[in-house]
Amino acid sequence: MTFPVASPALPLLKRARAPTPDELQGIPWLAALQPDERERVVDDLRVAQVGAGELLCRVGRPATFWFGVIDGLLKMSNDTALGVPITFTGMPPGGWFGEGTVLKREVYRYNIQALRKSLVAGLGVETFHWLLGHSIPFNRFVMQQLNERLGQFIGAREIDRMSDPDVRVARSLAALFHPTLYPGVGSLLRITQQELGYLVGLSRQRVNLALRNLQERGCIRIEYGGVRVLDLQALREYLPQ
DNA sequence: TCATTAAATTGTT
DNA sequence: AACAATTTAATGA
Repeated sequence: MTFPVASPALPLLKRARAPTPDELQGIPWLAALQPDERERVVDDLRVAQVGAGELLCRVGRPATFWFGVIDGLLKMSNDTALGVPITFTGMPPGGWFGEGTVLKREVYRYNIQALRKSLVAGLGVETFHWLLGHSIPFNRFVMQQLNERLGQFIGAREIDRMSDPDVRVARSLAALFHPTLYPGVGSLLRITQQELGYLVGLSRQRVNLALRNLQERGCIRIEYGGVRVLDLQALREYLPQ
């Protein structure tokens, strides 16, 4: 399948609604807030569904939201406005992103595209800044987030340079199972082999082979429409035989 | 709730 | 890229 054509950038406001209690439950940093802070945030939070191929934010657009993935899978591509240098990162449930640009009230530096139909939450820039000024735990969360993601991007560049497909799949998967960055993933990541191939830059067939190799080694278990991690450490350190 | 059908995903060549 | 096999989702009685 060819990837769906991107629709022109998206107003997340459209078709947005208030988050359900269940969805709030899955937002990791909410629990760290004081009741009054929490109230204001919940009031401002909006969730919206984005279709496969839709762009959430585009390089150069002014940052208006801090985004989080409730459900689904996004692709974050870090290409310069001029073009080539690319790194891809998957954005599974539980991931929040855009803080770097929202912090400085700049423009987005990434393209964020939905790999499949996804549920996304957005917190307005103003509220984001208000929180930074009021909650120390929130500041900690954001700092840790920035730090971890930096590590992710450095790792992603290394993955790009590696030639062995099995290793690339293993490392990319390990990154998606990052417990701090993507707490919503748990031990079962909902991702099709097609989507994984699109992220890693391999054909679906090759991904299928790689996954079965990884399963053979006891790192993962292949499930319909997803992958379950059995041994995250082994996945990180996977080497071809 | 169950049976049937369509759609999505996987396994294989 | 194509095809068959398998699994899930949707439909309607």
